[in-house]
Amino acid sequence: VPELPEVETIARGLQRVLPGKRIERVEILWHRTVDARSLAVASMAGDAVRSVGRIGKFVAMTLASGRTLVIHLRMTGRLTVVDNRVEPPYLRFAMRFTDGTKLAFSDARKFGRIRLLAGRPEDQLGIGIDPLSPRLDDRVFASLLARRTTPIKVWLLDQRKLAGVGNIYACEALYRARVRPRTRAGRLTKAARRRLLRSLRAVLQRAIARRGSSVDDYVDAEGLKGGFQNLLAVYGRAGQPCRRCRTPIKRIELAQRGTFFCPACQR
DNA sequence: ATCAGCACCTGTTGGC
DNA sequence: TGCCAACAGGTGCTGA
Repeated sequence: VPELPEVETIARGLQRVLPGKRIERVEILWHRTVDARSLAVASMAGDAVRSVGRIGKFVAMTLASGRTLVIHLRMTGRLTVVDNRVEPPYLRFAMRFTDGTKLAFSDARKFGRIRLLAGRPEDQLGIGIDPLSPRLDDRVFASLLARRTTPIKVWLLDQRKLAGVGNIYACEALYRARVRPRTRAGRLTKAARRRLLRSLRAVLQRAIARRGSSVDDYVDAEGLKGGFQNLLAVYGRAGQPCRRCRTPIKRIELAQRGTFFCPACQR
């Protein structure tokens, strides 16, 4: 159930153990887990892992051949490195290595997708700029928001605009910036827009430092829970007092997603 | 452009 | 205790 900080944590964990491993073969346990647009994943046999990183909410594994395997965990996807003989629950896809280990993709709800790409994945995934990218300055942020009439909370979740923000961190960033989730994206004042960009980065960076949020059962590539769930100010706290002013946190629905905010602090 | 509604799936939780 | 509906951190599609 990962957003940017959780995917970053998983990718870093995999980067520590996977580079150099040679792929023996892959196993598909749930057919639809492999995206219909993917190159044949069986062709990865004999290839090797060069590096692992993150693109938006995708884990991106670059292979020695130059191809990239991108993995989206959606709601319940998990990536772990285990002994070949281990079969984790809800296993949908596995990549066996010649050293006796395998990368296991488990996914209870079967929403997750993997896709093997040739060429630059950034050009093929259809996603926007990374919120942590230095290229995203206030000027660029302003131009992306200009004239948009969508509520800012909904806008933040649109991966074609920003890549990586999900429901938790959208709520948290808006709280920190003291901006109402329903505010039209193009109508933020200059000051509010500045605060939002800074808040977004601060929240994401702090969450990465804590290895993500385990609201329910998220674990990283090493099976460890994150620690940021204890620092959430509004997400999942409906009815509980605002940490700043004690006003009860409100829950509304925007674009069919639970949205949490403090009606007093966020104007 | 944008939104609601639904589809994809299964597990957990809260109310009765 | 048991059943059922509501809900879940995501995204993509359709039709309005």
